[in-house]
Amino acid sequence: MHTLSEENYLKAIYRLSQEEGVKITPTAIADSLGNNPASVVDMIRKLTDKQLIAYDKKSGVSLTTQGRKDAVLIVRRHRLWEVFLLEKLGYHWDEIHDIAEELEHISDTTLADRLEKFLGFPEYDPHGDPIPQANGKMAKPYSVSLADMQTGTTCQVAAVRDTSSAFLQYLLKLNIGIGTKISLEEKISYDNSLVISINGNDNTTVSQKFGENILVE
Amino acid sequence: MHTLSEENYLKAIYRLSQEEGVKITPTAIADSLGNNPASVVDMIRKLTDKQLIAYDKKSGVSLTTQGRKDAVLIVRRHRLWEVFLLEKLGYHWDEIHDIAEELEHISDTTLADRLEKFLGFPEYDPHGDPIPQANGKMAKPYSVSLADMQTGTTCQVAAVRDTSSAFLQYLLKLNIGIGTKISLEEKISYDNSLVISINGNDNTTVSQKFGENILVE
DNA sequence: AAATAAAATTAGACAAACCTAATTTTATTT
DNA sequence: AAATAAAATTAGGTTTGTCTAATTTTATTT
Ligand SMILES: [Mn+2]
Ligand SMILES: [Mn+2]
Ligand SMILES: [Mn+2]
Ligand SMILES: [Mn+2]
Repeated sequence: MHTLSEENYLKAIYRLSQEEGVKITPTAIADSLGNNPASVVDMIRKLTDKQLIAYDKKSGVSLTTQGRKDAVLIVRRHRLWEVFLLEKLGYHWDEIHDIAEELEHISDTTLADRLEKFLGFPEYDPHGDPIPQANGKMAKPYSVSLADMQTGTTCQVAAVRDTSSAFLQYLLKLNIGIGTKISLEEKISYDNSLVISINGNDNTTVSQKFGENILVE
Repeated sequence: MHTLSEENYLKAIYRLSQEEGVKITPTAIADSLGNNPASVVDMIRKLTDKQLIAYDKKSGVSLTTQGRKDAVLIVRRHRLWEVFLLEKLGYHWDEIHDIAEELEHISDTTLADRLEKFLGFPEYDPHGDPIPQANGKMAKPYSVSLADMQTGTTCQVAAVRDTSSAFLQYLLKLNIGIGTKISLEEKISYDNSLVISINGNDNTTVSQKFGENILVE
């Protein structure tokens, strides 16, 4: 169907399209993939020819109906494989992303559907991201971050925005995972650091960046 | 570690090296991969530089210790994934080879070991080929074919030599799978066709080629 | 041993996906 | 509005892995 690179571009463009009010420019795509903008311009041409994206200098890059469909399927495969790796093979949540990054490109037509059934039709992946269904629909992604909460309230971790190993390993160390209860005790007004209590234990202080990368419900 | 192409060449060379008394020439490799001999000569140079193979005009291509090790790991992954696809995802045995052909290249260090454990340390893949263990050792491959049997004897299907969909689907139609009991009723001396009884049912006639591609015990 | 056929190799080309460096276009300051 | 900065694009290259066509080497016939 598509090459590995085409698929990675489609996925990157899809991800950027999920961020509200962001114009998808060659530089944005280049940053997101770690490529040179000149290379991105080449691929924009190729994907435009294949009618998977449209490029308008004013509004930037957008996915066509077909392009979005293909991108969502790749995301679906990625997240299903992540569930498999964590639940069936016993990996930790900081180890699965890179492997799923390869597995997502296996292109057999019924594989995702069979895997989904085998896994019991999970709605969310191990990072709390919703898994697109075969029809393209998916649960609403979580959007309220720990940093958005009011002091004195308690919430549950629903998802992580940053899926880098560095962040996920830090969370493992702090004993924070999906479902963990966090109480926001205090916001330090100087730098917006957050004083939190994890599962009712002693207080810990975390940075604003940290708080923005944890999504809660 | 290696590129997709390098891995496919290593695997092809390994497979040829399993066939007794066959000199591994550029044309043999080209035939086995569906490539042009000129391309093979390029890759022989590359793999020789990487010290994965040795090429001697007299004796042909051979794997170095490292090359064999790498090839066996790819075969290990291929066969483990085939077991997964059949046993966990419900594919039939004629559908799994091509998917495993892609999955075998996923290169995470612990993936094969975890998969093996998850599958309960299977010794043979769904086609009856032995699965190399983590230490490189594996059960002896089956080698006696149905065509080698004496008239009047009964045996059990242990493996198939040909894993093409055409052959496997024919076997599905005849209700022959691993473990099926076959009695050899008669050998037609004219063309070596075989008259067999499958699981004690009415006689069926199959070709010599057919009989040579079924391994029994 | 010549002649012929087959296999191996070299030479040169091409597509994919990247790059750097130079240039052009667009946006932001002053 | 100029000047400056940033972004986008073009031009030209590189690597990988493939190909075809031509040539050389090796093997098989006669
Ligand atoms: Mn990917
Ligand atoms: Mn994820
Ligand atoms: Mn392969
Ligand atoms: Mn097999």
